[in-house]
Amino acid sequence: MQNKYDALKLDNQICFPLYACSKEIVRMYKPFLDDIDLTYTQYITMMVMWETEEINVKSLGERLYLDSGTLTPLLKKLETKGYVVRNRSKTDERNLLVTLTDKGRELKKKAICIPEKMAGCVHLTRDEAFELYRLLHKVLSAAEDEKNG
Amino acid sequence: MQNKYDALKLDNQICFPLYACSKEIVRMYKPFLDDIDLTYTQYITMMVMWETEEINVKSLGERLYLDSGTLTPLLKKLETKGYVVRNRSKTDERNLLVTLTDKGRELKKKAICIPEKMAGCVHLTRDEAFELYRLLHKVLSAAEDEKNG
DNA sequence: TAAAATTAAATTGTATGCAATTTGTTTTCG
DNA sequence: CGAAAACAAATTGCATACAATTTAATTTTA
Repeated sequence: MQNKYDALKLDNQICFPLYACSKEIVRMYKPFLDDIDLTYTQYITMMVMWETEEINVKSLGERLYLDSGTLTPLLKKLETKGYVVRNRSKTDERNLLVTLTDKGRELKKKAICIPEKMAGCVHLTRDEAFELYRLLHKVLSAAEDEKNG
Repeated sequence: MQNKYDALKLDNQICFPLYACSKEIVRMYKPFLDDIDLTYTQYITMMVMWETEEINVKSLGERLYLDSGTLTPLLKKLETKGYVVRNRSKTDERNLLVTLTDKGRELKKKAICIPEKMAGCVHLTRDEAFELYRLLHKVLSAAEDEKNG
């Protein structure tokens, strides 16, 4: 680098393209998600629900990197839409169990076309997508380690 | 993939690790940014200001992928902190010029240590960081193209 | 076993982030 | 020229995000 301040240039950061890319990807999803009346955060939440059928808020938060401050209102909205129900666990009332409904399962059929449409928007080769995936997960692992000690 | 719904699994998406990674990186910046009393968004804004000294809101927004709805209150905060001043352009009053102050320039000296500290948190090799950078910019270019037609 | 510690959600407060609309200014063009 | 179109910010409304605190339930431990 030419001088000691070059490190502070936006173009020399790795954080910034990550931040920008994440937002742009979410923006590209929007028209597809509008079709099924979900926001991006609601969509990734439903993806977990489609996989697990039932999960408590804490586990859901660990999966999505979100806390109860974000999830509580979001899950109430998904409940209002009829895609999940929220009930306290019988065995441990501290836990709130989020359960997929039939209507929520139905939504999966409408959502099935979205990953394909999005893949068409991100112009990476198969190898590039895989390498990007690997690198992002490596950074995520480092972040996890740093978080846990 | 085993069945047609596998594409809807969170682990098979490229968008999700991107979204999670972005948030985790911002989280890792927080302690360093707390030291100089900036949020992440304020930090990337100041990075542009340190580079350009003066810029209007529209150009700043194009650089940061943010719109006036986000930038207007943020710039007012940075002005309150004394790091920038906001004035309408004499030649075209539609434009609001954001200008770095001496105090804003001083802040750069305190911020100089941050990129190094962050590099230590993201455990990628030089080559991996470069490849990640390249792939993110490729996705950003695709997003730009899609946006502009 | 009862107080202390831990845990899980919910709540509160602050800061984005963005779509859509409004306001004020400038440019275009009939 | 002067109305219409284009443009730049600001504003409004809604949806995250997350830190910090509170509330309620469970587990630990003295």
